[in-house]
Order: sequence, then C-alpha cells, then structure tokens
Amino acid sequence: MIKVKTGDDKVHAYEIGITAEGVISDILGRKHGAVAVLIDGIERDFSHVLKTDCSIEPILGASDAGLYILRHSCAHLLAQAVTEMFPDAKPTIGPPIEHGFYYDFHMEPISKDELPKIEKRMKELAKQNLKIEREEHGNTKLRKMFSQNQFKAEIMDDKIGHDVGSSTYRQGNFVDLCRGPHVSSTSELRWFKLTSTSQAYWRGDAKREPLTRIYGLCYATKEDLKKRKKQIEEAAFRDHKKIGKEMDLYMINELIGKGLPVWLPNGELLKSEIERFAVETEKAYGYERVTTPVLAKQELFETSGHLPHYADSMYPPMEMDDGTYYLKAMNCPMHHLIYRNKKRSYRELPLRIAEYGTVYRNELSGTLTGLLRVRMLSMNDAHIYCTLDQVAQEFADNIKMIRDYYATFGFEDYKFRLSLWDSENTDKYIGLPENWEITQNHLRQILDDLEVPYEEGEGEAAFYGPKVDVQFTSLLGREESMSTIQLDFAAQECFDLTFVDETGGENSNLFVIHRAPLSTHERFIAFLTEHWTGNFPTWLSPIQTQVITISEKQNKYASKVAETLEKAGVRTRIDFSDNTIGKKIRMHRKMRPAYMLIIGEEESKKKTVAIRSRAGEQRNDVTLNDFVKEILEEIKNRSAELNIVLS
RNA sequence: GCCACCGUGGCUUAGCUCGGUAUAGCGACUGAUUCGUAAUCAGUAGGUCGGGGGUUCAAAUCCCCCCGGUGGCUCCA
Repeated sequence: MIKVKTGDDKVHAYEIGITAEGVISDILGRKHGAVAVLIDGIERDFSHVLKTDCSIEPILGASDAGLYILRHSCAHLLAQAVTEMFPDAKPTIGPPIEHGFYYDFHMEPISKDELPKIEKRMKELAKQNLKIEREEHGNTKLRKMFSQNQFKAEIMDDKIGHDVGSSTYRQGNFVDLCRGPHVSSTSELRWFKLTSTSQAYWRGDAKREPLTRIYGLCYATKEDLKKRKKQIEEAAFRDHKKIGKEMDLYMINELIGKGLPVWLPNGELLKSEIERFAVETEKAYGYERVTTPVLAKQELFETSGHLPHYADSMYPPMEMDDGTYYLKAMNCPMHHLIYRNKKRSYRELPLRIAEYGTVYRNELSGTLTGLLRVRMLSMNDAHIYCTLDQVAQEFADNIKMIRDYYATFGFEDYKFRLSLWDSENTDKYIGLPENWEITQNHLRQILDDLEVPYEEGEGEAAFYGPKVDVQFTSLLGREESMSTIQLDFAAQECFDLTFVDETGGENSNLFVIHRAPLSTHERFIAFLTEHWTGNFPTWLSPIQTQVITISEKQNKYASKVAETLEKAGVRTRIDFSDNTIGKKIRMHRKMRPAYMLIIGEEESKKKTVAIRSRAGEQRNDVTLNDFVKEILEEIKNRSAELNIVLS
C-alpha cells in the first residue's frame, strides 16, 4: 500500500500500481473537468502509475496549466489529421500558445480553404474517443521510429542527445515525440477551431526549411471559445483600415509608397483636433513649441549616438555636395541643439521643448500595415531639460497628463510599465551600469511615491535610459505601447549640455526626459478608431452634425439650420438629395456623424430640429438655439459621451 | 527583408479548377416621386480584370517577373 495525499490534505491509502486516474475518480467521483494531474508538483498524465507515497491534485482544464495541456493535445490532434490527409507532411513542432496552438509541418503550402476540411477530420478523430497513450522508449528505438523525419531527429539531438530515451504519445495511428503530459483521450478535445495558415521557418531561421504553420484556437469550454471567436469578429468589424476607408480618413497609394499614409480631409480634422488639444494642454504645463528640419547631417546622428544603434531603422543616407544627410528618425538631437543654442541658467530649468514633428523610420516593408505600422510618423514630441531633483515632478506631471488624456479619449484599459535595461546584455545600451542602477531606482521610487500601479519590463528600456511606458490592450487583447516617458542620462554627455547653477559655475548635472503621451498620430488614431468603432466623441467627429430633410420642401429651412451651425463652429453637412428619409439615414450612418438633425414640415414650421443619435434614439422639438448651445458645450468640454439626445 | 495567401468599375463581389475579352448589388449620374426614421421606381454611364512579359488562333483564367494588400517570421518534442 502507498499513502497518497490529496488536495484537501487528506491522506488515502491505495494499492501500489494504481493510476492517477484511479485516485482522482476515487476522490472526486469522476474527473470533473481535470485534464491531467500534478504529482509531487510535476505534471503527469492520468494514466501515470503510482508506485510510492506522493501527493496528487487534479489540473483543471480551465486553469492556465490545464489550458496549456489542452492546447498542446489539440496540436497533436491537428498533426494527426494533417498527416492522415497529407501523407507527405512531416510534423515538426506544435506548441500551445496564447488562445490556442499551432503546428508547423514540412509540406506543400496549403490554402485557407483546406482548414475546414482539416478541422472536420479533427472533430471526427475526437469523436472516435482515441486513447492518448504515453510510451517510453530507448534512444535507439526512438531514432528508428522517427527516422523518416529529420526535424524530429534534430529535436532529439538537441533535447535528449544520443544516450537517453524519452517518451512518445500515441493516438490511433499517429505517434509524436513528446514529453507530455496530454489529456487521456481525443474526446476531451472539443472546443477548438482552426483559424489561419501561415508560413514559418524551421527554427525561425529564414535560411532553413520553410514550413507551413496552421493556427488554431482552443479553450476549455464552449463559452470561452465563443467569446474569443466573437472578439475576433468584433475586431474585424472595428478594424481601422475598414472604418478609415468608410469614413474617408486616410488613403495609401502605391505610387506614393507603402507605409506612407495620406490624411484625407476627415482624417486631417481628427488629427488637428488632437493636436489642438495637445497644444492647449501642454501650454498649461509650460511647454514651448518649435519646428525643426526633417533632415540633418550624419554628424548630428553620430553625436547623438543614434546612428550606431538605429542605423537599420533610419532611411539610407543622402549624399549631398556638402556632406551626407539623413532623414530624421527622431527629434531629440535637434532639440538638444536648441538647448545648446545659448547659455542656459538654472532659472530656465526645467526647459520644455515641444514639437509636432514628422519623423521617418525605415520599417521592414513586410511589417507595414494600415496606420499601425508606418514609415512616416507624426509625433507629439517633447524634451524636458532638468536636474535630477526635478525629474520626479516632471514625471508626475506627465503621468497626470497621460491619465487626463486617456480619460478624455475614453481609454480605460491601460497600464504603466517601468521599462528597465537588460543587465545580462548591456551591449545594447550606452552609459555606465551605475547610472542605470541610479536612474532605474529613481524612476521606481517616483512611481511608488505616486502610488501608480505598474509592472516592470526587463530589457524594454531605450538605449539611453530607462522609461515609463503605457501599455494599451488592443481589441484582440494584444499589448501595445502607446505613451512613453523616458529618462535620458546620456544626452548630457553626447551634446555637452550644461547650465549655470546658483553658484555661477557650469553644471553638467543635466537630465533629459523624452516624452510622447499620444504615441504617434498614426498609431493613436488607429486605436482611437477601433476603440470607438469610428463613432468618435463629438469634439473629434469629422462630421458633427448631418442635416437631413424629409422632403425638398424643407431645403430652405434646413440650409438655414446648417448655416447657423457652421457659423457657430459646428462641422455640419447637409443632404439635399430627394431620397427617402430612411435611405438618407442609412447612407449617412457610414460616415458616423455625432448627430443627425432631421428636418420635416413640423420642424420647419416650429423652427426646431429633431436630433437623432447614432444609436437611433431621438429627441424632438428642440429649438435650434438650444441644440447649438448644447452641442457647443459638448464640444468645448471634449465630452467622451454623447449626451444631447438623452438629456 | 523573407515566406504563404490574395488583387476583377468608387465599394462589396461572380467568373479562374476544365482559356473563347466579364456578373450582380451598393454608390454616382439622369428622370419620375416630395416621401417622418436602417433598401421608392425607371434608365444611363463606369472595367486595357494590379502592372509587364510569355504560352496560345484566343488569357481575368495557364506560366514567369514586378508592384500592392493581408497574415506570419527564435518562444520546451
């Protein structure tokens, strides 16, 4: 007999040789959503045979560890289906990933249309309730079993060498080299869906064999899978590329070049409203605005240290008759020169230099997509020149600024990250280790003092110093950097930035803070569009009111309404077409005006308007004056919610 | 950059497997209608099928090259 300790801290006695499943079903009655077990802290299959005293607890499918196992088993099921349907396909690796799994096969590429067929086969195999069995083999046997698959051989070379054996998992005719654990039967795999195919390389190395990758989702429950499918659908529905086209926000033309978006009038309105907001806000915080050239001499970027670190992401150099020039990938070097343009006194600090600059970065052509990854970035950039003891206040101000901005734009799902250097890999950075320690601790202290919740990101720092980033969760749950506040202790030395201190002496104890609270316009507007599904707050809406008449008889009054609104500063459009009212509403919805004003005989007579919200709610008999007053108030307040109809 | 998939009027799209110069809807325009809340009727125009080359009597369709779009590109079998 052996003693087995279970999760409830009870000790049970069993015959030697009982399986984990035997114990779990004895305690719980049945498996209760468990996919595997934890024996003395090690993940095991249900079929694991117990020979000595141990502790055991079930791993639930819904837990992180359980999902991992489910997804991993799902990858095997995929491989089983694929190798059956495409006998030449050689399985390579198939790990679980966030939301699901993938499996890479060495095979002819397949199109997305094959996925439903493969998925169908997977479902059939799952239904067959095939037992998933672990087998242990010696090295020679293993080598023989996978002699047809050079990828598995390579994995064995790496992972187990030529002496020791390892395990395989068998389900039906399919066997895969794997250390497990796995669920005990294919029938436990139910809530999965194949989503896409793509191409990858063996070992992620472009010089090695190209592989066909198949991605799938997998969850423990039907609801979770459904939720994720819906999330993906929703994201496609809100896609800024789709909405940007519908609303005429921007265009990309192949003659201009990819990654170089053109702002159309509606997008430009959005952009300029954001800029106006930033200019107003930053004026209140003591920023001064400048404009610097889009290109500069090579020596400038050498001085700043950017060229050695950033050469790949800068555009190739331009040879001119008086030297080599580069398009700027950042504004800081020029701002440093503005600082150095004259002797600075401690009384001027902190000196805050801001610019709506456009910087150019040479992103790999294959990574460019919509507004999210572009080669021309419009930035609400600024650099703050200050002493170390002023750093805390500047960070506090910027964190407050970011929080205020986000509240106004309606963003709620974001968090702060303290981005530190990678102390194992210091080649990527400039400056002395002790400077990194000092500044990193300083930032940590600032965040702690401000009681800002944050997480730390090792290796996420800029090459010149640590930073505080704001991580935003996209519709698909992906984390993206939005805002950033960076502490730079290296610029002082590179550019010899100093000030005259209280004693009249030259002081080099100067720090630079780089900050971009609104990311880049391109990225920001992409997120903003997806966040609001194009239904922007009134102050941002390219079209704030769309005037619609019931019939041509009201054209005259409607023109007056539109004119009054325009004069008051409300962006207004009017539709004089002789379409029916229903059709007009349907057509204008695409452009997502904040409000539609419906004008018929009633309104014409009473000199009122009927206000229709985006949701279709309506408020009738509003005098034009009242509406103008209310919408101006909403615009002025930069209200994130549209309240006029419900008020 | 590399790889896979895709590219048909302003937009969405049929046709491509098995070659015979193209389908429909929306939108635009014209006319009728003057209408009360997500499709009023009729008509007209609009496409060298992303670009170039090749095969062929004949190419949207097959082949090659280029351009563009989309997805993906170290993460324990």
